[in-house]
Amino acid sequence: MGVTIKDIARHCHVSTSTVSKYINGGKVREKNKIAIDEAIQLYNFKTNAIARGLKTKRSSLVGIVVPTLDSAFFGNIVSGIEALLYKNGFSSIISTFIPGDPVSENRKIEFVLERSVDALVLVPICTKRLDLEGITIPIILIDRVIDDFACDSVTPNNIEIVEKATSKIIEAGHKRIALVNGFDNITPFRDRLKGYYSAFDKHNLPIIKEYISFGEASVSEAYKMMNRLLELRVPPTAVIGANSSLSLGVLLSIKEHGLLIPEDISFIGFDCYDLAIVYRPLLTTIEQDIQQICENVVGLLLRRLQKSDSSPKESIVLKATLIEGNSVAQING
Amino acid sequence: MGVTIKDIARHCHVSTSTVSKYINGGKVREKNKIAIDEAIQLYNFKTNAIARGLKTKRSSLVGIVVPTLDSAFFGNIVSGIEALLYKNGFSSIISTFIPGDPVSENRKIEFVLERSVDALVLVPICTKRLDLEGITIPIILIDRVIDDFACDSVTPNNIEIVEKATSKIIEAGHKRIALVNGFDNITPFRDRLKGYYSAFDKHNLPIIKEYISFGEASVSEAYKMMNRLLELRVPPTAVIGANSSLSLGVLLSIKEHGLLIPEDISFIGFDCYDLAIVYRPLLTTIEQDIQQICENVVGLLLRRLQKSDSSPKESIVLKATLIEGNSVAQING
DNA sequence: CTGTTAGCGCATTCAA
DNA sequence: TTGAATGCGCTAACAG
Repeated sequence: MGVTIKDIARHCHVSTSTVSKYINGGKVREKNKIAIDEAIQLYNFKTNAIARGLKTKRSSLVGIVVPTLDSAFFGNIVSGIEALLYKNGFSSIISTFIPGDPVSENRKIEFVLERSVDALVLVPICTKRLDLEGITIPIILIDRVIDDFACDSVTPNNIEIVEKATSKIIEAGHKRIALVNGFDNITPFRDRLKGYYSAFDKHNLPIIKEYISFGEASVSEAYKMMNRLLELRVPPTAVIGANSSLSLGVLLSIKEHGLLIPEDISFIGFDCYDLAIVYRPLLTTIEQDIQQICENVVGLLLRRLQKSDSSPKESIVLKATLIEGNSVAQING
Repeated sequence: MGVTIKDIARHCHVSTSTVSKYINGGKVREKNKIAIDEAIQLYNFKTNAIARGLKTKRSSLVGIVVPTLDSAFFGNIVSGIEALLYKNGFSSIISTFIPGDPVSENRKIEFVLERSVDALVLVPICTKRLDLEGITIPIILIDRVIDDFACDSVTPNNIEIVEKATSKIIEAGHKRIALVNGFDNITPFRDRLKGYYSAFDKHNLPIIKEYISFGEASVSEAYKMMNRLLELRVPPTAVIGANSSLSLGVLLSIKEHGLLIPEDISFIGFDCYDLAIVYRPLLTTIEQDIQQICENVVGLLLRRLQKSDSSPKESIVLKATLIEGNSVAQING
């Protein structure tokens, strides 16, 4: 704390600009180079990122705004992105918000922006086009996009993968398949619904709307949704949880009702790998490759940060995987 | 981007210091107040936290350095702390490191420090006293302390709660109780081991060292440790996982061996609530109150940040809870 | 209550 | 290559 380039300049009998230049990789006379290195060690000098930022207008800070980190999914995303950014000299400012509260979400984005971050990584929930319109730094959206707003994004192939999962259940003989979904004004849930529809279409099976449930993507809401589904006069024989929290809530409800998977009800989850592998039986789930997501996000980010890059916005779609467990049973009729 | 107090000062025909004062809550003539507010709206002015930090020597940034966020436990901690800090005007810089790699851990701490953070929240793994000695900003340790280093900390009552859990298993008739533990040079694992010992002592039961396993606190290592334990000539009849990752690894191994809980083996976990409540059967686990941890950490932090506070270091010990499930069976002999 | 002045630590002209 | 001078945007003294 407190030792500046001025101190080390004085110590070496050179000017601050020489020190500054050297620190930033400039060429300096060999003698000075040695002296400066020595002084830096001696005083334990660290460049003051704040002062540097003020001057250069670049903070080497990236804002990461996500819903609460209570699911391992976002936790892994954040730590993956942070690790990659670190390798490139960036620090990560993190900010979580209350899912479903647009005010909290916007405030958190503003708050991060005030820190002069160089870029913003965002998992939007309520964020609208208008909220982001005026922002001049690069923005990368993860997991979901915003309607009518051209923005870089990294998302999974929701439609395709959910169609595949649904088809798997249909082909096991199920007709009453529940989907415990988030609100379909959020793009991934809308797309997952589309995938579900599409599977029914392809198999010429009628959609039973009663089995499609929309709600906030939280454990507790999913729990309630699934309770309602199980208490229908003719309950479903299979269920898909549309993300990790929803999957967890569904499992809770199934458990509460004393039902067995897959004997009483078949199940496919989403982004719940940790749980899937220790559950009895092994759960069939849709999983995203988090490392791949992070690499794409940071790669895109770094490209955007090169001033020269003004190429059109990219929508990177990553393939999710259907991991086979034993939670889907064959049934007749 | 780019509008400064100078712009709004000019617009209002006042000096920048008047604007600055108003922004920081100072008293200003009513007329000016209105004009400034208006101009701020008009130009969409945001105070530049970087410039402010350069001047005030306070960045309103708190560094949070934790191992990877892949367990929901740390994720929840981080998001809890972030939320509380936000309410107090602080941003959170997060940094994760590779557990078990002292170099990575130290580098990450350095990296965060270079950002001129006002305080540091740390979950140390390899960090030694020497690494932290020269740091002048407040440091709060979570989950574990560092030998011979007086530092503020918030930890659970490890000895007591593990003694309670172990006693519960002993009183159910078990004698061969495994402990899948982290390395005992890390204080929580050392203390959890003490609690385990203590329970055996109190019940006048001999410790069987064979059943105590030490390793890195990761899922995969725990999996291997438990595999070895289960392949002993006389395997344990019960097992305690000493943290969330270890618990998960233990469960995986049990599953791989086709054993049933609690029929074949009894189990008590640690910090794995999400899993515990959906597992069949309900798992008995030791749980920390994360909200309480966060409140204590941030409370202590804010006190330390008040320049006047130079009171002695505090070691806050929070009570963990033993949550009763159905994973511990009564046995004879 | 307000404006003038000065400077935080650093990076960047430009002249030497 | 080097150094003197300048200013990033803001806050803190001080004098008015």
